[in-house]
Amino acid sequence: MSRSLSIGELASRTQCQSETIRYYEREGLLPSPARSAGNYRQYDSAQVERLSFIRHCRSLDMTLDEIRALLKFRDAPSRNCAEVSALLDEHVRHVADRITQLRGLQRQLRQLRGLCANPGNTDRCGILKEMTRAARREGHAPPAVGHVHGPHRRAR
Amino acid sequence: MSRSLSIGELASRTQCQSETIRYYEREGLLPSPARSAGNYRQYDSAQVERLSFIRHCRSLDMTLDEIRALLKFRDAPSRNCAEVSALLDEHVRHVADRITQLRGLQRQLRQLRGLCANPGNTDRCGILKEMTRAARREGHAPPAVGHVHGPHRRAR
DNA sequence: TAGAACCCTATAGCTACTATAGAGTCAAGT
DNA sequence: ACTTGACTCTATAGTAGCTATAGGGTTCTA
Repeated sequence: MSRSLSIGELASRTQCQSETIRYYEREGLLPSPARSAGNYRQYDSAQVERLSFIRHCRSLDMTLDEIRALLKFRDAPSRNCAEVSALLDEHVRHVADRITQLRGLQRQLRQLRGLCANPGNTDRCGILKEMTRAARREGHAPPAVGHVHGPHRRAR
Repeated sequence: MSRSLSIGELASRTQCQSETIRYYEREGLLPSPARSAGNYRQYDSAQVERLSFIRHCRSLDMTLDEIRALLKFRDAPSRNCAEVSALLDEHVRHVADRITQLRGLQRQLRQLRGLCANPGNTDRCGILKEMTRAARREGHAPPAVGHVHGPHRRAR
């Protein structure tokens, strides 16, 4: 019999914060664990594995909804796994779309950057000028179409 | 003298919603405009241009903070524009990082997908098996490092 | 028995919006 | 003059996936 783990121990074993674990519990990705006499959460090795699985999926940039779906398949081993493949296929497609989009962006940005080789006053700045001109030209598309995030995220 | 625009007219000219315009105003990207007798916002052509500029920046996936910075340069034409170039350089770097990251992801995902050619029961699913194994192996890195978003976004 | 280190819940914050509720305003038609 | 509909106003809550805080309780060690 292996001793049960506190939330902090589970956290350090899975490289994620206690807060995140409690969040996953609220979100239904992890079951509510047993509690100690002092109301502390007690985890076992099954939960270590489940959380590791979740974190691995997150490291593959899956959404919690996608992960929820995968967990359902894991929890019902007799179901047909074609849907697992389908889910993965779609995720691959999302990622591919995003790459395409970012490459286009990159091209535009580098072009824009090329307009300022010798920095002077902002009133003669080629970059600002061109952005203003481009803005006037366009009926600019919305920032990012569909199911795809921008390139910014704060550090953790 | 050109007639002033209502928020709805500004919205349709710039391809963005009235709500978004009010949001930009709250965020200090757009100045509080004049008001009519009935307390309606009244915009002029300078605001059309300013908002177009903002939307163009957003279509280049800049954050509102980055845009705020650019607007400050636009508003102070005598300042040196080296910082504009620097800002753009950093943005280009963010995008490049994100592309690299997504390519790695794509490789992993396709590999995983290859494990299920003939779908059967989930208890023999090569994908789920491998994800479980991989999760056990790793001290999985956090979902996305630094300043970078995942590939998912809901449609507008 | 004190203090440090952990745990608990509840709540607010982050980005860049979007969507609602509930009220007021305006122009056109009758 | 009055109604109808389209517009506008403010304020508030919701989205994803956490992170951070406040204000308490618990457990371990000295």
